[in-house]
Amino acid sequence: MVSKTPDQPIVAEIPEEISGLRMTRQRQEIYRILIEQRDHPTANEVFMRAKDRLPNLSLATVYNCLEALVQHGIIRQVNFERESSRYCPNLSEHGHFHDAATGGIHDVDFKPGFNLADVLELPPGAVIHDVEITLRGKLPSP
Amino acid sequence: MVSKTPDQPIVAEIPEEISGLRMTRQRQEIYRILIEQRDHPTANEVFMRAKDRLPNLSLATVYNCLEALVQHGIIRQVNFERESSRYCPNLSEHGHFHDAATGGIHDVDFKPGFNLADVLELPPGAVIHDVEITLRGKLPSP
DNA sequence: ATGAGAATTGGAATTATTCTTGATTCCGCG
DNA sequence: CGCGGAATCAAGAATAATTCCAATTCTCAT
Repeated sequence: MVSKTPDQPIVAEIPEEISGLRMTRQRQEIYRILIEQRDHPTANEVFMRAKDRLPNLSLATVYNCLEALVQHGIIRQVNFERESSRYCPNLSEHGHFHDAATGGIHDVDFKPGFNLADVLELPPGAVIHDVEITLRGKLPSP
Repeated sequence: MVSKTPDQPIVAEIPEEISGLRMTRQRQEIYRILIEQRDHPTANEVFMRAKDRLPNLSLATVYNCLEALVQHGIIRQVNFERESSRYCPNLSEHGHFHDAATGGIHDVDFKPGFNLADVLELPPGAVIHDVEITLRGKLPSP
């Protein structure tokens, strides 16, 4: 009953094609890097991590691939101040907490039932397409 | 009785010095531009608006002054995606709504009693220093 | 007045990102 | 299998915002 399935379903989450996006070797690899280590790497960090497996990858391609993945809603681009963009495979709506001490970035989920209109004086009639919540602070040291 | 005061008390709100920040001509002018037209201009927009009155102002100085004002808590720097930084004299805690249609940026106040911990699953023990809430969407056209 | 420290200037340097262009790969079809 | 068009990739040049730097100018307290 399980005879046909390989014993390592590693790429289970990496489809060959998503809504018209051709999943090339580079895109797969870059996506894999993002889900493997969910630490919100920059394009350059992704580039460095990918070099092992794709020795003649170019940084421009990393940008192209990340952009393609973002456009197709497979990953999200995260910006903090004017630092380099970072990339995040967590598609659920969430915010980001930047730990001032370590520089680390942590996803912060919204509480169930979260509703913007409950906390903000929105302009009447405004339609919200996108929300970005970023926190900066410190986590307990130990 | 009014003999000694000039007839145009324009700079009423612009102190000569704030908490150790020397309010030079350039800084005053730049601050004035920000409170005069609260449309979140970029450094370059500030630069262009200031040229009338300070013909040999340099863009580097605009950046320096804006930075000084930000450091001293007199204005705030606002970043949206990776666009140029914008500057805002509204010191009360608030978010920003970007109208996709017009490109305009509008301040959005928090509702009274707003509390982050009510809406976000904050990491336990986290101390928040700063919150940034950015919305993108559309306002009713008329 | 004057001298030290701060601010301003203009231009050069930096950095992340995008653009350009030509080469390569992919994919359906004969 | 092999071709043609389309998509993708690579490499380096180009861009844009911001910062840095060195030289001048201001300011203010003495």
